[in-house]
Amino acid sequence: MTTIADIAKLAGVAKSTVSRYLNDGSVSEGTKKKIERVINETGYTPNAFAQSLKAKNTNIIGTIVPRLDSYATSRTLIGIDEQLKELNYQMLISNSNQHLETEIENIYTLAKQKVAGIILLAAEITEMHLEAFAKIDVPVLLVGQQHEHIYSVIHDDYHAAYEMGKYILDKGHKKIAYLGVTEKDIAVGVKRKQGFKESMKSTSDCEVKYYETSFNITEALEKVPEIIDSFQPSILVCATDNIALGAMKAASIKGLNIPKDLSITGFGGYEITGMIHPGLTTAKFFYQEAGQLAARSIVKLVRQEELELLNVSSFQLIFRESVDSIV
Amino acid sequence: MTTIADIAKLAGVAKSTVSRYLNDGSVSEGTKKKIERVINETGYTPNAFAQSLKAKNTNIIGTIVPRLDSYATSRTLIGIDEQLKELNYQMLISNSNQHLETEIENIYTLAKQKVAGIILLAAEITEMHLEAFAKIDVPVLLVGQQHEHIYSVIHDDYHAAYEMGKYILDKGHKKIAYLGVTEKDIAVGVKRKQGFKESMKSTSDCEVKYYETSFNITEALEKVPEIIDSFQPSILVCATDNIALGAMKAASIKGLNIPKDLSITGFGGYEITGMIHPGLTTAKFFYQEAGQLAARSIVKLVRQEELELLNVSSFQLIFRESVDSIV
DNA sequence: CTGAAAGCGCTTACAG
DNA sequence: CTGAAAGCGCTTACAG
Repeated sequence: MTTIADIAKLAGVAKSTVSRYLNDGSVSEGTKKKIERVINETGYTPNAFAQSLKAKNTNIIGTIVPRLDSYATSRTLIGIDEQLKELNYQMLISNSNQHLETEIENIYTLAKQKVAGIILLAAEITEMHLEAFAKIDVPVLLVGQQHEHIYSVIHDDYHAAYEMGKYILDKGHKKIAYLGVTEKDIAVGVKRKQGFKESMKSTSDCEVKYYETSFNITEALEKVPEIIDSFQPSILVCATDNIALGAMKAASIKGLNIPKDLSITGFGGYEITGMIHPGLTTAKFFYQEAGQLAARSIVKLVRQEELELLNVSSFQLIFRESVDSIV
Repeated sequence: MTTIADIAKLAGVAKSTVSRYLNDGSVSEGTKKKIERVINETGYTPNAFAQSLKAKNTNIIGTIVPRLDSYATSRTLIGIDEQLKELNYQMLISNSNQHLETEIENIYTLAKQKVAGIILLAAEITEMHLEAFAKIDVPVLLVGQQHEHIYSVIHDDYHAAYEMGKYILDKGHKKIAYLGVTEKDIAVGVKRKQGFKESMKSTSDCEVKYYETSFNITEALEKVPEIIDSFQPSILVCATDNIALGAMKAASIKGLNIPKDLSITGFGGYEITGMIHPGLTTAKFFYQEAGQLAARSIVKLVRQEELELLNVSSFQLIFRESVDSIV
C-alpha cells in the first residue's frame, strides 16, 4: 500500500505539497507534473480513513429507507446513487425495516459516522425525528414527505390526485369509492385525498365515499369486497398501486370484470401496473428523477448553498384499460 | 465530541487502558467499573475512522448488486443486512447498474475502502472478475452463481426446475414450451434448463421445445406470441417470474384464457405472482434466507473459519391457478 | 494490570 | 510556491 509519504519521496517533495496537490492545488506547474506522474505510476489513492480522521467529515451521504423491497424506494435509491456519484459523493444505505425506533437510531448512527448529509425517505415525522435532527450537526433532507421546518423533495401528490379525479369525472363515473390510507402519512394519506376531494367539488351529482386501508396488499384484498357489496361503486380510486393491485385481485376473485363491472385506478406508476391485464390506470411519479433531485439538494445543503424548503417532483397520468367510460 | 483522551482523564487512567477496556479487556475489575461509568455518562463511542486507520480494516461488508430495482436483490439485501447487524458488521451496498465494468470497478473500490469482505450478487463471472478477486486481499462470496474456485451461496435451481418439470408432467401436459435465458447465466440459463430437461427424460410421448429470451419483461411480451402461434404448446414454462408475467400479458392480449387455453409457470416466487389473477404457479426461492446465509458465510470467511465452497439455499413449489390439468 | 510513547496516513496553520 | 511540525483519535508493542 503506497502512502502519501511514498509519493512525496518518489516525487522529491514534502508530504504537505502532495496533500496540497490533492486538495486545493496551489502547487507550481513543475511539481504538479512530477507528483502527477508518480501518482499515476503507483496508482496511489489516499486512505479515506486518514482523510476523514482529519477532515472530521466525509463525502458520504447517508440514506435512510423504511424498507428495501419497494419499487418506489429502489427507484429513488438508483436516482440518488447516480447523481451522488456524479457529484463525487458516496451513498450509504441504512434500512430501518419499517421500525420507527430503528429509524431514529439510524439517524444518530449515521451522524456518528460523520456522514456529510442525510437523506430520509420518510413516512412520518415525529417529535423524535425533530429532536434527532436538532441534535446532530448534519444537514437532513426529507424525500416523499414535507415538513414546515425541514428541507424536502416531494412528489406532487395533491395535483396528481386532482387530475386523477378530473379524469374519472370526465369518464362519467358517479359512484366513486376512494380507498386511502392513514392521515399520519401526510403525502399519501392527506395530500392525495385533498387533491382528489378538490376535484370532486366541480360536480354535484356524484356520490363519493372515502375508505381507509393500510399499505398492505393483503389488507386491501380483504377490505375491497365489503366496499363493493355495500356501496357498489362504478370505480375504486386507490391511494397506491399496491392497494389497486389488491383491489383488482379481489374483484377478479369475485368474478367481476375490470373495467366493465368495476373500474380501478392507482397511484405510483409501478412497472408492474403495465404488465398485468388489464393495465392499470395510474398516476406515475418519477422516483428516479426525484432521487436525483434529492441528491443534488442534499449536496447543496452540505455546501451551504441556497435551497428551497420544499422541492416538488412532477407526475404523469397513465391511461390504461382499467377505467371504463360510462355513457 | 468526546474522545478516548477525555474518557481517560475523567476515569483517571491512561488512554491505553481505556483502549484495552474497549478491546481485549485485560483490565482490572476496579478500573473497568470506573471506565464503564464514565463512558455511560458521556455517551462516548470510539471514532470509527481512527480505529480503521490503525486496524487497517473495518467491520464493513461490501455488497455489490447488479441492480437495485429487483425483487430478488431487495429481499437478498434485507437478509444480508439483518444477519450482518446481528454479527456486528455493517453492510455497504454498491450498485453496478448492470454494467460489467462498473461491477469490476466496484470490487476494487470496496477493497480500497478496506471492507472486511465482499458479497457479490453475481450474474456472470468473467476473467476480469477472477483477476480482481486475486488482486485484492479481501474474501469474496458469490450469491446466485457458483464457480469452481470461489465460495458461493446459490439457489437450488436444478432441483427446482426438476420438480417443476415433474409437476407439469403429472398435470398431463404433452406439448411443452420452455422459455429460458442465455447460458452465460449458469444459474438461470444452464441449471434451470438442465433440471427441467432431466425431468423430461422420464417421459417419451412429450413434445418439448426450448426457446430463449432476455430477462426483460418487454422482450418476453414480444416473443411469446410467435411461440404460441408456431408451436401451440399447452404450457409455457418460463425461466423467471418476470418472463412469465410478460407471457401472461401476451396471452391475455391474444385473448387466450389462462390456464384454459395456455398454462404458464415461472421461477422466483415474487410476491406479485400471488397478487395477479390468475395466480402464477412458480418455484419460490428464499432470497432473504439466502441473504442471511450469505452474511453468515462471508463473516466465516473473514474470520478465517471453515466454509463449504458451495452452499445451497432451498426452494418450494407454489401451486396456483395458472396451470391447468389436462385429462 | 497499567502507562508512556510511537505510529497509522493524512491535513493544516505557520514560516520562509 | 514549499517544507517542517503538530495533531486528528485511536491501537499496540514495550516496560514496569
